Amino acid sequence: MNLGRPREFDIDRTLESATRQFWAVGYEATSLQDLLRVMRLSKSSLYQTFGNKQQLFIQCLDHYRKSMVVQLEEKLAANNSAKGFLREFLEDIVAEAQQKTGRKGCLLVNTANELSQRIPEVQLAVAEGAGAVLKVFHRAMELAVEQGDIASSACLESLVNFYFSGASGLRTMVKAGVDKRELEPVVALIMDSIK
Amino acid sequence: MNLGRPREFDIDRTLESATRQFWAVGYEATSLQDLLRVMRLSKSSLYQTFGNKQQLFIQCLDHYRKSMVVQLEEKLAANNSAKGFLREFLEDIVAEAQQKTGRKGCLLVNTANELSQRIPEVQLAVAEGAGAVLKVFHRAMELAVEQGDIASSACLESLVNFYFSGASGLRTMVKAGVDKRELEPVVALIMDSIK
DNA sequence: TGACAACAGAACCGATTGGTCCATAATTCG
DNA sequence: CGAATTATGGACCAATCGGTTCTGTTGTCA
Repeated sequence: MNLGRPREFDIDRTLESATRQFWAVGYEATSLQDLLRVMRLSKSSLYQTFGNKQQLFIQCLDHYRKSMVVQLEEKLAANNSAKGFLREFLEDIVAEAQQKTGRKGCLLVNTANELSQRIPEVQLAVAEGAGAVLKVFHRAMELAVEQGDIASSACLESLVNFYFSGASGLRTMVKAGVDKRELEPVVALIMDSIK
Repeated sequence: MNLGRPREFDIDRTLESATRQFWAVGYEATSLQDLLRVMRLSKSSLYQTFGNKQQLFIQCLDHYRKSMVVQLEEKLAANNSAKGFLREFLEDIVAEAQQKTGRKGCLLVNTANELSQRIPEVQLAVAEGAGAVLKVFHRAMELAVEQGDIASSACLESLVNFYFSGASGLRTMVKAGVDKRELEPVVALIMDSIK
């Protein structure tokens, strides 16, 4: 098996480059030439390996989801307070508001807003991504219950949706240019509502 | 004064048509030809009247902001409970989740996510729009304080940002395809946090 | 060595992109 | 009427869009 000339590039690395590009400017505003530049691939290699622009984008969404879940799980494991982990995630979002340039937000949130309504395959990938992230947050909340930071009587499903909604809202406000100082009390209000 | 041939079309009406188009598919995915079709204008008329695509888009954002503020103020005036008005606004957002197609969301939120980071003029218009809407919500909360539905000790600035963030978050979740039944408890949690 | 596979690169495609320009038609004012 | 001013539609523009196809070349394994 494994005949022929072996692939010279690392699929995951090129996928990551493409993801960064889509992440920064969105799907529509990213051209084929942009992708070829950042991925350092010839056009024929790109199409042979990834299909077309849309299929590549879906693969980027999947790649993003996986790496985000891994990253979240690491942070959750490293934090001895699950509720602290949840708070830190929101604070990281707000911290982006300080950057003058390149506030990319979250690729899944961006995509949900840009084109999940127009392309069914994209909507599916976004839904899967949101589901995977929600699952991590759900587990964090279960831990928080064990740690006594959330009442055991609370409906975690609703709470996790509420939290996710708050996080997404913060992302939009950061992108809209709202100042960090205005956002910090919002984080406090969200966290106060989780109990 | 008032020399020359009079304009044959209504600026506000064509602006509204363009707004609907941008609203439905976003800035990048809207082509000049799309605009000419829905506005029923010749290319020269469009460029003479509105400048170029980007300037037209800014004018659409302003138009959208104005009509949204008017609409919100009407609803607020028609409702004898300010807090009820705030709840209804969230419920309207969630109601969109039932539609199988054409969940357009809010043009300002969509734009904040799509390209407010890349085009400074757009960021400005988005910030103005958000500010105008926030002002209406702020007034609604002042009324709610008078009506005894919000504690007079509450910090309304933070509360209004929290509310706005929740609304934006709901919008992205609707776009991501989350079911209405999952979103209704989120509305309840947001409203319960406003007190 | 020969079969197989991935490679780069260029040529090519029709369609579309946002944008400019101009001749002409329509209207108002002196 | 005639001059000034504006609107309008269409011709035209270079550039780019996403995508296909072809020609070799390079490398791996049996």
